[in-house]
Amino acid sequence: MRISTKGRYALCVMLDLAQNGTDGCVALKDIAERQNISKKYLEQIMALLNRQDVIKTVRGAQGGYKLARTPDRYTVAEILKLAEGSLAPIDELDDPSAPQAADWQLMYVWQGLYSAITDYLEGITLQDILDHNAQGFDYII
Amino acid sequence: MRISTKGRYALCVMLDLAQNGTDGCVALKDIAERQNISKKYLEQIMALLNRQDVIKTVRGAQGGYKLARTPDRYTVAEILKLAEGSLAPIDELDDPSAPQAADWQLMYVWQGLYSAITDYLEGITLQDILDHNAQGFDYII
DNA sequence: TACTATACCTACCTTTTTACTAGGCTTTAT
DNA sequence: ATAAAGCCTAGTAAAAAGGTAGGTATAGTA
Repeated sequence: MRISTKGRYALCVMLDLAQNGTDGCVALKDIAERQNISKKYLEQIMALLNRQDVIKTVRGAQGGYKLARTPDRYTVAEILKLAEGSLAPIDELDDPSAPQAADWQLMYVWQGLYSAITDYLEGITLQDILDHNAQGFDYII
Repeated sequence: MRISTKGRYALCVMLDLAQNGTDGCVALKDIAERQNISKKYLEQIMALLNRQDVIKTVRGAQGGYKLARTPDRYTVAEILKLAEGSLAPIDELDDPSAPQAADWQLMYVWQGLYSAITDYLEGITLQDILDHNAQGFDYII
């Protein structure tokens, strides 16, 4: 039940764009350095996000990325789903054509879990995260 | 964010024991056939469950497994956590000693997600699943 | 007592996924 | 013209997933 690093990085990048891209665009190099993530790996994640309409790019020197919408119009669910491919806890919820005997009696549990996850993640926008962090809560664990 | 087959099988086995182990014990061979799961693989999962106090075994001929408690005293969360090792969506929630820069600002999202997942799964017992299926709801998707 | 059915244990193995790295091509501001 | 950016495709090492194989230990039954 782990979120992959791809999903975590995607969300992290989007948040970085929300914070640092208010005027103009942000170079991937800077994001990679700020967040301590491999730039080359990030490139692939950007390509993923780019294929949908979530970010805009500016090519050439002084180019970079920026958000396609305001931060309040992205949910965490949308971004994670894009990066991860799916948020469903079991295959059958995405691909009903391949039922497994072992899951038969448990489908309602999996469906409920799926709802619990998506309901929560759809309830949080990038703006919510910005606001939350602005309030000075430190989540040092 | 997928539940592994190990987790799905573990829950499935526990449910099978709840249904078929009311009098005496249940042989793994029968469970494997009923649920269409490799018996050899199930052996390993039973060993996992056995190390905690969740099932009892009867060795020798006519032996098998039975639940250690009544079905209403198992939550889905407990079983899945045992099989999967953890239900946390990111490593840091289990191992706070290895913080990643990229997750810093997102910890509250991950903690909330973790809570959403465990709250849901702790709210469902094996008995709840039995009752639900007894009501004749078919979850054919 | 022998036989058989069961659980238990350890090792190995194949495939898939993850998380990158490498290197070149394209675009554009200066 | 040059340099700084993004774009694209391929390769790859390590880990995890999902098993298989084969033997040992235990106990009920004939």
